[in-house]
Amino acid sequence: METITRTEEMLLLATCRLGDDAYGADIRAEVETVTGRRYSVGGVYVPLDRLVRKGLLETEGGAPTAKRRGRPRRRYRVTSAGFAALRAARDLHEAMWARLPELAWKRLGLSLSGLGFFR
Amino acid sequence: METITRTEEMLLLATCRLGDDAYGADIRAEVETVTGRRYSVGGVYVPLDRLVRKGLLETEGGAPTAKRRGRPRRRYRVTSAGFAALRAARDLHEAMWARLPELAWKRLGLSLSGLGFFR
DNA sequence: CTCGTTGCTCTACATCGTAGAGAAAACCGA
DNA sequence: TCGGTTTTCTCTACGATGTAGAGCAACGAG
Repeated sequence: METITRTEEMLLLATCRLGDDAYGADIRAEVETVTGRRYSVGGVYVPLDRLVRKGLLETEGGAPTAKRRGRPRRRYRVTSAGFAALRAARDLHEAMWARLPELAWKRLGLSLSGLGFFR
Repeated sequence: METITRTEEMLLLATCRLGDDAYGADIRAEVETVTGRRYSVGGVYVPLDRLVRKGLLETEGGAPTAKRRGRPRRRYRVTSAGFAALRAARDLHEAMWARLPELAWKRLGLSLSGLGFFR
């Protein structure tokens, strides 16, 4: 399986977290909260669409349920392939960091227990 | 600070881990080991050069010390800015994953202790 | 029916990832 | 000395991803 990028990982996680309320605008707000950075509209929807095309997300058109103004929202959901990709990204992350010698952890201002020994 | 990409993170970590033996060829071998994937020559040196230009790595030309065949090696070393970037990437990773609801962890086949609570 | 509101689609461009051809620099052997 | 061999790096090209915002579509309020 091909590794997802950091942006893709973040969007998948945001979608995952929002559950049934994973609309584009909310996903955007979520990644802005997590990162503390501003995201343009395109900076969210373009990668989201790519994730859909790759089969890591699925989406359904605007639901007519809510009584609210504005254009109907588009809902996103993580597919099982998406979960697998997330799992793979996490495993890679841990594999990378686990190889670091103790000395380097001090340079990073982190203690060894950040390694994930307790999983 | 701008977030580094996953490739950059991996190269910084590999350089970090190799310490005084962080030559391009060895870095390439290291990332191939960690990821289990093949990396072309350019797939390593191009990002490495970009990291140098950004000031996250520093490099020194081939040392004339070793008695061995072949072109002299180029040594790389993580700068303090590089360590800071690594730290930031790690913090972002943890922030992203910490927001995940418990239900999602089951879908991922991971237990909650993977969160890094014990840091 | 028109207006404000909300959220999305679309396009363009910058940056990053990926690939391998081929040159540079060293030692070896004759 | 001098080509052959080995090792590592430089360079270029192109595809994939990130980033930005203009502008439109769909809705409810009045």
